[in-house]
Amino acid sequence: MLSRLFSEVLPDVQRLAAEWVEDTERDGCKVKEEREPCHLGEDDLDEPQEGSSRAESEMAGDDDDDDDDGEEEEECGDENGGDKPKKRGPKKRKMTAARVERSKMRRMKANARERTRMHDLNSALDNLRKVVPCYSKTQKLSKIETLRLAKNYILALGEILRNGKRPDVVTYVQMLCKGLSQPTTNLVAGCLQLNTRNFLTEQCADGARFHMPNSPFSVHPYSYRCSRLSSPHYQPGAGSLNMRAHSYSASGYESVYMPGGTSPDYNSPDYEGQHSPPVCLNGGLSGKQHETSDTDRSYHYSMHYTGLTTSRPSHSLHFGASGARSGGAHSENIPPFHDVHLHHDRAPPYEDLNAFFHN
DNA sequence: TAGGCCATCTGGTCCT
DNA sequence: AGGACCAGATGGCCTA
Repeated sequence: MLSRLFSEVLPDVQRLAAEWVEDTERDGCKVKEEREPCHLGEDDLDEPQEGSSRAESEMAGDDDDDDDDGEEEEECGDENGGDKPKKRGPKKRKMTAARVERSKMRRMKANARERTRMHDLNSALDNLRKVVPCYSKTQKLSKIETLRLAKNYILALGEILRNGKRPDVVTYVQMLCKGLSQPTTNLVAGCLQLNTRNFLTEQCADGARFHMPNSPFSVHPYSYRCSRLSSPHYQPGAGSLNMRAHSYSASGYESVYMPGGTSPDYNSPDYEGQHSPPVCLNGGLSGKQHETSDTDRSYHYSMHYTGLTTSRPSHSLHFGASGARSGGAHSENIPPFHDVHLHHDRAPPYEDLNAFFHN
């Protein structure tokens, strides 16, 4: 079983990884090319930020110049008499105008390089955001949260491969959310269609770090607003993870990114979900990113449960008989996830994970 | 207003 | 010598 899993999954994983690396490198180069001409404007050169004032004053003591003027003077080291020991090290030289100019130029070049380096780093982080669960262009994870989530994601996938069986959703979310902030935990849990309250209850049962009494989650699972994860479209009352439509049926449910109420065209060239490896199932992270309107944005983390069979069988999730809920659409007023109770004997809603084991 | 996050500048250190 | 990398400092922006 395990060997079969590896033989079937690993090539795909390797291919995805190779593609991703390729994309990353290409994107990085592209970003570089686009940025190069403008990343150090004349204004930047002539008017360094206030932060550089400190350096300017320090630069007066710059002694690494191979100046040709040969001016070497002791810097007021001995003028205090004998009460201070002589300074060791290279003697400071007077800063001529030419030296100052050259020093400034060096510093500006270094600053430009550093800016470029940080921009590249940020581009790489953006690429990383696209491949971890819960990607959104409008509600970006912070850098540190992106790294933490990526680490947990890798560990979780490794665990899955090692065990050769899929974990229950609670375990999976716990793995993903280890060490994450509460807002990010909310986000990930929401992405995985997990009832956060349920999740946190289990965590507490496990002696985890969350405290249920008076926890904001127990009342408003998604009421916490993070400055970076929030947006003008965030609606605490309705939940940031707007459940635009809920319906359950014995046949299962599915997660559908549905701007305008339609399913995504996964075969469309515009579909950007290919950046994300499996397991990401919310529309925002694996579905097409529509950001042309407020309405569209509100769907980034929306879920759609329906008993209808999707045109993409691999994206449909099937409850066992024990997980069947009688049908009937829920109104939009229902708080998010309050009616979703995932238990260990139910199939976790990360359909791509299922795909691993349904081959 | 405090706190979180970020971009940028900067000097030091290491490497090629 | 010059570039890459790093960490500290600083100020801006945003949100609770």
